[in-house]
Amino acid sequence: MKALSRRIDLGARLTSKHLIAHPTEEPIRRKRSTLADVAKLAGVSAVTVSRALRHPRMVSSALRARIDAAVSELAYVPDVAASRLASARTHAIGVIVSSLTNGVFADYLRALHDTLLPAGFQVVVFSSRYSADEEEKVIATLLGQHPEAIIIAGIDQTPHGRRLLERSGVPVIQTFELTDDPIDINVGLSQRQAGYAATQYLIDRGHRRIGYTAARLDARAHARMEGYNRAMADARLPTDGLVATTPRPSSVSAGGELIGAILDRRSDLEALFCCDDNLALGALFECQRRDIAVPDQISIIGFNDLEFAACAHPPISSVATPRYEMGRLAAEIVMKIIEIGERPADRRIDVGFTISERGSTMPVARPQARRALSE
Amino acid sequence: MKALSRRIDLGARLTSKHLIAHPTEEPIRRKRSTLADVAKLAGVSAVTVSRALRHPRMVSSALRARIDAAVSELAYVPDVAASRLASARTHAIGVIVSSLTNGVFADYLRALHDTLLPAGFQVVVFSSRYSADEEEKVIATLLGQHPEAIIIAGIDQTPHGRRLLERSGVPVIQTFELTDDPIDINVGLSQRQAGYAATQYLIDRGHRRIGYTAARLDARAHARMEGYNRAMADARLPTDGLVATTPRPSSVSAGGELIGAILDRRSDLEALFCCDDNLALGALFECQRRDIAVPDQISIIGFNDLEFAACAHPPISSVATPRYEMGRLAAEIVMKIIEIGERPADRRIDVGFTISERGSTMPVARPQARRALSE
DNA sequence: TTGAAAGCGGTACCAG
DNA sequence: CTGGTACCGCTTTCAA
Repeated sequence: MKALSRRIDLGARLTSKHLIAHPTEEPIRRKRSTLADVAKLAGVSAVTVSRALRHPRMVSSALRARIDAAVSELAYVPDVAASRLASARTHAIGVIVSSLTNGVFADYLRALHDTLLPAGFQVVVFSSRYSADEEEKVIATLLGQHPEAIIIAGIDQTPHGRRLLERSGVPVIQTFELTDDPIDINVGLSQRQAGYAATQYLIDRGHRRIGYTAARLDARAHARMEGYNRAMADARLPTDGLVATTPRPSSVSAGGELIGAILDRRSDLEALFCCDDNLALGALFECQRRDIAVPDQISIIGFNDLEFAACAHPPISSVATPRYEMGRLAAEIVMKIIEIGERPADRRIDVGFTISERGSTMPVARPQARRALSE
Repeated sequence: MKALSRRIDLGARLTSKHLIAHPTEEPIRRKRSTLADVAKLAGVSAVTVSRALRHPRMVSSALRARIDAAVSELAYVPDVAASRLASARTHAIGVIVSSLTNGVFADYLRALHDTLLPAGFQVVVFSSRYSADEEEKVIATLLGQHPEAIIIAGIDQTPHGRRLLERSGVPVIQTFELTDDPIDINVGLSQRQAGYAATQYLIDRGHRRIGYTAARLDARAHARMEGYNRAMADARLPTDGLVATTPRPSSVSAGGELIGAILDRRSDLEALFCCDDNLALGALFECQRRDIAVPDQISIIGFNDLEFAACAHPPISSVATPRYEMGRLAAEIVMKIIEIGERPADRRIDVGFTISERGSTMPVARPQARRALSE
């Protein structure tokens, strides 16, 4: 994997001198202006300023102009803490994801922002960084901010985390996975079924020696692997030496290493199901490096159908999950509950998945009969 | 770009019935427990509970045990709003980035979390979603939360946004780019110089017909393009028909389309500088699709040196920016200022950049003499 | 070691 | 339409 790579240093380099201490002359820290300051400057009472800001139409335009000028003059920004305390409303929707930077959450977060921001809600995003421990802390932190609802990725919170959420008194939407026992409302898909379907798809294409690679075995990756194991068992196919996993986070390079590990044991590998598209891309590159033709010698299918899958060469087949839809749906449910008090008919909503079939599993040479896909 | 792709529907599909309204039976909304509730249950005063939570050693272990039990029993979570109001400390560091999901911010955000969380700070991340307007709003939202410092990506805030930051009274670190006129402290690198260096590097390798592609021309992309234009002009090389940009967000598919657009005009393209690695990857795939050998026919260099660049086939050369370092440095500066009142000697810190030279610009066949690289 | 009282900066509820 | 007055939940004095 360590490709020939030379580094050329350019520009200024970081040196320790940058951190030479230098006592602050004066902790000037001009106190932030408050409602009272604005009121004084505008020559009105604090209440009036508050109203001018929240319900502008309840204040005469003359005063409103003076107040706006004062606000601008002082660069006044209302203190949410005080506001929250006085009004009991925060307009904040808490969002917890496993990672801020995994491409899987990109569309989902975009959907949440797209849907909630225009409605006047604030989206407060936290990352559990794939750690149950950190998730628990983050839940507590988030609750301390009194969000009006919580949208959390995954169904496997710690018992304590779950209790905090249950007792929070606000709507909680668990997403991405499906569970029989949701905290409150559940919008997701069966990762296990999806893993099963991907494997079955490869089996249906006539493959027998099908491998599986996964990185950082979080609950969802585990579920997909269960699906793989189940599909292989149902088809009475052995999996010896065909599975490679790593506790490291998923990455393109890991994808190359994992398929490499399998190939070193099983040079007769026919097809590979990768737990996510980064691994699939890495696997594709590794095959190119080893001069193994994809899909003619090895078929590859990924998971999530990230943007790059469709434009790789060959394009990579993948299990597509409706992440934007899922986010939008979660956001809409939340808003309905908060604003109208209406809850969805079902506490558990299956958003399903599809398989995007592309060149990495479709040899041009030998088109094959297809069967219906189902578990 | 539209590769052959067939979709296979599986699993439950989303239908409108999921959103059938269903009035809430009882807005139970059990009121959240407060410090007073805990105090009552533990049979002590509120102050004591507060102390037991903040400074456990100031409270007898007997009471502490009773209080902990009550806290747990009630699933009590302190209200940060009240806490902030009473204590004037939030332990929150505000972070604004252009996008939560662009890989460029991954290492940077990780560094911020890695450095700030262990020190007891809370990292509050907002995204401006590449919009000056939204950035301005987000700055106001963030200030309302009274962060103890602000770390913001980019140097091109709106005048009003800038004023808000200046008046906030807290340390502000602008990152990623370098400016002569920082709001407070600036930790970054010259994107223009980096763009110049990447272009110069290609020129030094003997290329003349060098193209440039960029998506979503934010300020940083612009700066890189300036660098490209300048380097080409300095070398007296024409750029007609060699530049392709799109206002769409960057993506792998855009990378393919952009190089395609250039190739359609200039089939004699020799080398390509891509504004980021996604574009570079897309360009590489497009070349493979068109049976153009990289680097023998076309050299490609990307920007940022994201993880996948090194493991592509061939590995993609890229301008490496020290994003983790930059994040760590910004976080350390912030903590020093907040906790010791020490400010860095320089208000402007250049973290530099390097060029990771790899296979996509190094034909095995014709190694070349190299010159020192500099603007 | 524990408790009582006084706000922090807004907003809701009344009165004027 | 405008202003006075509680009070949100917690922490920081200061006393006991």
